[in-house]
Amino acid sequence: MSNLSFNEAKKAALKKYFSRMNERQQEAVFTVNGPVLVLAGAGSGKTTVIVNRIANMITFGNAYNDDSREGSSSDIAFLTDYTEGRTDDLEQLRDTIAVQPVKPWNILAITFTNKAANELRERLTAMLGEDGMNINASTFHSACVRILRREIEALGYGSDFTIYDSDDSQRMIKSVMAELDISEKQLAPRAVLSEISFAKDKMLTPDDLKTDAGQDYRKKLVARLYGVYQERMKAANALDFDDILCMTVELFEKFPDILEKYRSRYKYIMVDEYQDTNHVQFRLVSLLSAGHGNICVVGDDDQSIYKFRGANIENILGFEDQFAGAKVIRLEQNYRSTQTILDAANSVISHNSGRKAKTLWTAGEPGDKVYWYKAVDQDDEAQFIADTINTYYKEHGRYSPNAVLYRMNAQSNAIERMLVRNGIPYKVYGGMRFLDRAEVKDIVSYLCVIYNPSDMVRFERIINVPKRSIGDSTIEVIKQISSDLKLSPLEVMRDCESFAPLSKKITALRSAYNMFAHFIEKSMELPLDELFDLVAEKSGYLSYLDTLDKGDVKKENVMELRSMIMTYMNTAEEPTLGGFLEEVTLYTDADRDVSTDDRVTLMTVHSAKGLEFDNVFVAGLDDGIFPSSRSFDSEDDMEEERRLAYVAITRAKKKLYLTNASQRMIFGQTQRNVTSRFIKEIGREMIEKNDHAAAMKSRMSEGDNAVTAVHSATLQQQLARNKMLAGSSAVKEKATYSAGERVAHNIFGEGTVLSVKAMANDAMLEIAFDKVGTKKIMANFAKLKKL
DNA sequence: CGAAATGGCATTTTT
DNA sequence: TGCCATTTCG
Repeated sequence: MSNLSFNEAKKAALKKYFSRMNERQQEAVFTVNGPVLVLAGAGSGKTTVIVNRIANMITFGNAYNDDSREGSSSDIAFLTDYTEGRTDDLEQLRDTIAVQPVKPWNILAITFTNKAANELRERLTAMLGEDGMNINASTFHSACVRILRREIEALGYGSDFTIYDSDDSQRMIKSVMAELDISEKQLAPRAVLSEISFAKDKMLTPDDLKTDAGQDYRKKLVARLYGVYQERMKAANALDFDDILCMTVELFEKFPDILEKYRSRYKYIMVDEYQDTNHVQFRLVSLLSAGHGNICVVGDDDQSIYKFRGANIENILGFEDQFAGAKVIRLEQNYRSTQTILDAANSVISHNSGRKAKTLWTAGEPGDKVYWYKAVDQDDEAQFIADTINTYYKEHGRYSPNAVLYRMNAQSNAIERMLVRNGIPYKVYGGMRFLDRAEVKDIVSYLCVIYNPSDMVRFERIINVPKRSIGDSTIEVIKQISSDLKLSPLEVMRDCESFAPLSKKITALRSAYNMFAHFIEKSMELPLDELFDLVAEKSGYLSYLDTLDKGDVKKENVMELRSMIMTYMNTAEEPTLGGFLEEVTLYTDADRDVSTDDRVTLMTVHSAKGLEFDNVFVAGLDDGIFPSSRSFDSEDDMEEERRLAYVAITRAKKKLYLTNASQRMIFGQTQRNVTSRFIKEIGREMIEKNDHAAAMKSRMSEGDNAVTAVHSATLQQQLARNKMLAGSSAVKEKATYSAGERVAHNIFGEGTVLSVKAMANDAMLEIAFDKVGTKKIMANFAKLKKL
């Protein structure tokens, strides 16, 4: 009797402790043991659930569901006091109810991106302090690298292996193709890489691929390339991104004792964004959790949008079959958007068949209707977006709550230009990443060769940058000797006198070798930043940059890399060259973008996943653009496009604008598209439509009178603006600008003109503003003043 | 060997 | 249309 009330009091106290969560979320938090699938709809507080679930495991263990513990009547009294808010003694609460609390280091929480991992780590530390820091929250790749650094020697690789990114892998496959005399026209390197990647995901060896190929010439060729590629990778002691995952799986499958070690270490596994996992990742997670079965995956099948890079939606759809006895918890309450936006999202996604049905709802307001603007062309579309943002800015004084999302990066151009014309500050996300810049990769490559002289791809990249009279033919010879005699390229250079084909290049090779030998020697004693300076200077790279266009910008990037080294030295427990290089190859700079200034955000729908904005414009909703025409002949691909639309819609908190254009210029060609089926899949009652294309048409045929009031207002604006623009360029003498000139912009402030590019009736200026960085601006439309 | 010119080609992106 | 990669020329 008293035990029954103890259990009830215990549950009530726990619910009180986690009272900021709703019922469903609490259920996910309290389900500690066994397989759990949390289907977390967009904006349903997914990360909060993960963090609180871990907090619950560490603090209370399985207290909520495990009734083995007994309590005295004073315990019950305490719990009642706690539940009713008369005490908040957490210490005592824990002592009274905890059942086998989990040790932080027994938890492995896996995410996809470093950004997500960092965020998780931060929130865990904020909530749990010291314990939070002891939880292994990392990405699939970094978790696997950590394991491989300890264990990979079992597979015959050195533990100080190098990691090749996609660019490096591409160079490697190209070099292999050249070696085997296979023309890149016959077989695209990209295609070969993608097939190798596919094979690795399925854990197929080159031999497996060869067997599968049968008499298919092309497939046999790919299998052969795969084999040589893998050999060269091993010789360079390098792993590509796929290797990191599948070699970990291979290790676990071949060496049960190693697997056992990690199984008993990671007794509780959590995986975020489970809908994005591929086959190897599934296998990894299955292996690790097979013993104890404590696996909790969180995801949303409706937001699976990465099939093209290997994500297998079947992993989440089939979770209950693969993990017997799995508990499924649906989080459908949304804390982000208005009900109308959610209705629109539900309405679109309901047209998909392969899904775990979910219906998002909110306790909040119904909100405004979804606004649909049907534009004449991409400029009209962009104009509408700019106008609407300007109106918003006049009312609220801020740009940053606005985001423009599109299907392809190519769409951003028209929008950018219009925003510039209207003096609206913006930031485009997803361009060239910092670590992908040539000058940064070059310096990193120097460091890679110093760290691992067998690193052929990086060696090839920089041995003649700056020019050292070591050209392609010489490099070919070095590669040949290096692979025949199993020597590193540096060793070949050292012994160049003994190789006849190199006899003409002895001076050049010797001096390059001495340079690297010096670097390698110094790398043993110098701290990283000094090594960096030595390499940048003595390699001649910095002075080489001086000779280049935009050399100062590139130098800045190199210095930025240097500051990354400094940061690394200050944060790493034990800074090493290898450690830094790993960070550089494995960690992106997604969280470097902490621009807090007030700008409109422009990005693809893919990159918007996980983000939210008050006002969202989804541009280019034409059949053929979004959904992409490439998805027309496959129902599966179309469903993925629809999920993408669902992601786009659910980014909006307050207002959702959908736009399409009846005529659109893309890739230099004008195409006519019908309205996206996704707009049609939203019930008409949720939409406020503004058919500007039709209005323009009827104006042309019937004159201004026929246009309704709403339309005419927009039209008047448009006409007025057109007049103004026409007037300004006709009347005002066209100012000409030249590089180096100082100018002032009424929004961006003062700056220096970097370049001038003539364009139809106008000029595109690239201006380095003192405060806001470099921008591209149309000379006639920007309100520029010469200084 | 290095600089200019041509031609092909172009969802989506993380590690 | 605009970028890049490779070719082609000096």
